[in-house]
Amino acid sequence: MASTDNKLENAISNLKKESLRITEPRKALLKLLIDTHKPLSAEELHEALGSEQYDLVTVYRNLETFEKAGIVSRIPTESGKGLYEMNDEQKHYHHIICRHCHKAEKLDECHIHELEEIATKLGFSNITHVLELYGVCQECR
Amino acid sequence: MASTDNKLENAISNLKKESLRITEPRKALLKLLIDTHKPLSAEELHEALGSEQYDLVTVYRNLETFEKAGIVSRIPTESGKGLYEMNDEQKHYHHIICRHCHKAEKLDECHIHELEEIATKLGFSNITHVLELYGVCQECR
DNA sequence: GTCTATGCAAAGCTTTTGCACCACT
DNA sequence: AGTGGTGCAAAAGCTTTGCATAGAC
Repeated sequence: MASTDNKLENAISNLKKESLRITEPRKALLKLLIDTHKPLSAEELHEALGSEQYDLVTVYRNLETFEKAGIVSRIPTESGKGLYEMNDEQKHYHHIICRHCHKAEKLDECHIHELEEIATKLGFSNITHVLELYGVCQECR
Repeated sequence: MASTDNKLENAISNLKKESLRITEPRKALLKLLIDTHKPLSAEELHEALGSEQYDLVTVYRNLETFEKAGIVSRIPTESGKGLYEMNDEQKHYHHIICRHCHKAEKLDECHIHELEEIATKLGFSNITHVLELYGVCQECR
């Protein structure tokens, strides 16, 4: 299992590959994303960084940048608010996410492939899917 | 297969069951939802009703009312915007939705049950799920 | 007549954009 | 030095709320 530092180095080298600059806010945000083991909103990330440290806009812009670079993914929620988390290499999975605290567990199985095939036969291309379960975790009940 | 009128009567009797009033905007919105065979945003529904006819706020409020009454469901999309469509009785399904025109096809298979069981074992309750596929339909390509 | 639904205006919340300045490379 | 990132301010987009009036029952 890769340490926090390894993951950070890895993410940083991804940025370099795309000629993106390594700045203080980016390092701080990546480190936070790596250390936090649940999806967080831009606002939550901003707060966790110490709200006055960096601008919320910078957090949004960097999350977008990271997403395009394949470093993080954005999870759209029931409410429309986005949650962000580090991408776990190639692995494809989904979550069960607590509506209250955003605690999340990963769910390995994904049987969406068959559905994607059906969608392809229906004439759709560029297919992606959103699959997330929502519930209330034990602590929040 | 139930006719438009039957479906409308059915929806109206659902409203009555909940002591909700049968108003012009509600009838028009229900009729539109029944006749339109793809999920639409509040804004799109408002426009389709003739933007000046009823207020957009009324559309929002009634969609929320209908959702609580189990008459329509709200589909959260990748972008966070919500789409609405009539509930198809007890049947559970998902969609493949065109990112551009919102054309949608229903997908019958749903293997989420296993995932919900896993989530339950993880201590989550009140579990719901969001599963939608997104793509670009033939016409929009 | 009562109480709910509507319209209008305004605010709320998340996210995006413009622009001047700063700093990574 | 040059390009790309940041902060601040402002706007944009979708949705919700407050309040007085109109309308369903």
